[in-house]
Amino acid sequence: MSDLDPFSLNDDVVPPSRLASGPLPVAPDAPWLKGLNPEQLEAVTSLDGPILVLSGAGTGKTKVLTARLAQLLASRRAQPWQCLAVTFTNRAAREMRDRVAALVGPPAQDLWLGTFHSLCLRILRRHAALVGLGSDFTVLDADDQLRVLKQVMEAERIDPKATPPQALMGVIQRWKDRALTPDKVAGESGADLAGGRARELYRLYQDRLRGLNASDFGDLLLHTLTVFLSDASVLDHWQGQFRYLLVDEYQDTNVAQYLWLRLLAQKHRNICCVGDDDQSIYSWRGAEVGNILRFDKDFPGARVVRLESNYRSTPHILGAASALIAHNGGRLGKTLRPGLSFDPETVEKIRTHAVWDGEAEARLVVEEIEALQRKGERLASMAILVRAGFQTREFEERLITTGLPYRVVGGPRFYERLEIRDAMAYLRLVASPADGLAFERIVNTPKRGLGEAAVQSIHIHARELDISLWDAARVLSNRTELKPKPRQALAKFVEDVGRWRSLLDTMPHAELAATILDESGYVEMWKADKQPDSPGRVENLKELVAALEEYSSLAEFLEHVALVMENDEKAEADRVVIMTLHGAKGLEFDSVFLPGWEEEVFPHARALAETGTQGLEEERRLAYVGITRARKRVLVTFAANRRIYNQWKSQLPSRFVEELPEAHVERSADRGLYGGGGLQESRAAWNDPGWSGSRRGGAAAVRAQVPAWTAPRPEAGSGGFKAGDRVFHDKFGNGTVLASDGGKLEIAFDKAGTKKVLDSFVVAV
DNA sequence: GTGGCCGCAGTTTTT
DNA sequence: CTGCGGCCAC
Repeated sequence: MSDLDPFSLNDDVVPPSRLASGPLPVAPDAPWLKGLNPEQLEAVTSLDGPILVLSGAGTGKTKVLTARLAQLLASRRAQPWQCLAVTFTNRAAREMRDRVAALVGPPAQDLWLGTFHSLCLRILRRHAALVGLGSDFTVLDADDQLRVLKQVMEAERIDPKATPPQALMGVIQRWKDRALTPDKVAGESGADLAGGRARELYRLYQDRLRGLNASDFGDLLLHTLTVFLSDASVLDHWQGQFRYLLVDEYQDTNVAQYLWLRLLAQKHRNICCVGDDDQSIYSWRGAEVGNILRFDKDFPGARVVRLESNYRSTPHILGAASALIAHNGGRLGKTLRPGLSFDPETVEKIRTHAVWDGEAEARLVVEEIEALQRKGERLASMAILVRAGFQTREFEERLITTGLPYRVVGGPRFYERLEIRDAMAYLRLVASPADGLAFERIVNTPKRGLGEAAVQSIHIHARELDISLWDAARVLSNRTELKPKPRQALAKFVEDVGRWRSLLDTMPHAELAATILDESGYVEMWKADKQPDSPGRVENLKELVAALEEYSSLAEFLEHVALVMENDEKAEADRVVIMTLHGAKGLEFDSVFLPGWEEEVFPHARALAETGTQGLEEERRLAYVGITRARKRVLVTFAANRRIYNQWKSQLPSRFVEELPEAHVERSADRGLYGGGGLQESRAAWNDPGWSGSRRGGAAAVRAQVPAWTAPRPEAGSGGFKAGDRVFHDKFGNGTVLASDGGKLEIAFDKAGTKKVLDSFVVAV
């Protein structure tokens, strides 16, 4: 290989003198530079110094990221292992590595490329002692975290009703997101929990984790930061190693991640952050849009590149999305420009459509899907994007009755399922006897007569002798403290686990796992269970055993699973996709259906109630994300009535519907809704059997003559109803007002009983 | 120790 | 209305 071959990086280390003499030029016709627009090219080739790439939806972000890494490696500015590339999900990391490998080959394998958490884990393993952990510490998932916290709370006699463990856990996690160790927590929000003992409990929780030689996800970052800040030589080492940093989805970073990046970038100052403030939708889990907004303050003189050419969507989709997001304040400001050309004859405006209720909405959407399918569109090119998980139900039902295949993305992940977590606990206990959490989880699962009393005394012995629960169990099984029955059960359990452990080195690990699940009676337990989902669980356990075959050892498997808890979705058949708007970020579809655009559903009532304008703007960004997923067409729907927790509620259209600009939108409504307004129309609608009947015949959905929004919209609070007034409601008929609270009325309906409804949906009789 | 009943809450999610 | 968690009674 020639000395100039950029792909020989693996074989020869470039001597420092070489690096000092300047990077090698990269041929301008390198394959990854082909077809880039000027802004993309700038983002790819401006390798030195800080740079912020503001990359709007559909502007080729992934292409730029991978090309930049390829460019970096080819320029020989740094060895692969001197380049750090950070993503948020394992999926994104894998995709990036695959794409870089396709461009430059084997060197891609040596990049420090991964999620914040996986990279931190890798670093922290080397310095674990500095934070009081063994290098073999385990990473707890959410379930274990909560269990540990509950134990701490119980020991401290905190009333779990007054202070729900979940709430405290959330507060602790937000503290960790902000890099607050227990000693740094002061008057932070949430500190008043548990009678003001939240901080103390946080400290105890941390102590307990250390005692278990474990860390939670937040600790991976927090501990790494602590290491960096407490040992200058360690920090110096990593700062020196990482000459080039690349960060994806920068708008989603939290304070801890931000500090981590800033520390690591300090020496070489070659940091490239890619993100889009308009797609920041994770502030509720600690992400700080502020990180992206202040980039140029942290790195003075930073280059800023805007990617605004959109290669995904039609001009109407871009126009609608842009106008919507323009309602937000404090943006860095980007304008998406169509980068593709479209035939003005066939390009569709985005559509909004009002329906009577959720059922009609599902019917409409599924009819549209069928119509598209008849036109030759693939089901997999269509997505129904909902605000919250419960909204999927009505669409699933309709799709099932219609016989269209679909896939709901984002159910419980494989490794989070109960049966998988139990099975994992067995494996963990066999692999590492000291794993107390695993022990507790399965010591009496399946039931073997070891209840709380038995477990309690194991705990006590463990604490007194300062040994693990497992060792305590072994001791107790030979003594007389326990009653005969539990003692026998425990002896059997101890013997079983001991036997499995003895097989660790001889039996293939997948086979061993199968043996454990069989001999423990765990599989049998589910087989005997007559819940409808039990057979599925047995299937999952088989899958787990199969998954084990992919790894060279049990230990390797367990290590891997802690961080990479993913859905391994099966082969993609041609199915309609249903998922949440959050889940859809980063994906794209030809046709996107956006149902439930109603006040209180979307924007979600809680988002507004909890964080006001901020919450509203995040909801609006979510709407923006939803619209910009579409390549060709968007249908926004909203219902006048919706059953929520089995209570019928009158719904107002989402304010986002109105924020869509006329120029790019075509509005329609089922007959009588919003179209004509007024009492007569409403009554006619109520009596019209067409409501619940099929609207088949395609456009039999009678389009309102007037754009819906030119009709006077009933204004909340304008009714001026008072107790005793007689009113009429579309759905519930006549009734008497019992009470009035702002725009909300409590009404005793003659036939439908007492309901709370918005006054805009009743009229005086 | 286990099974049943009552009471309450009920977005978004990755690691 | 449903599901989960906690408490109480066998």
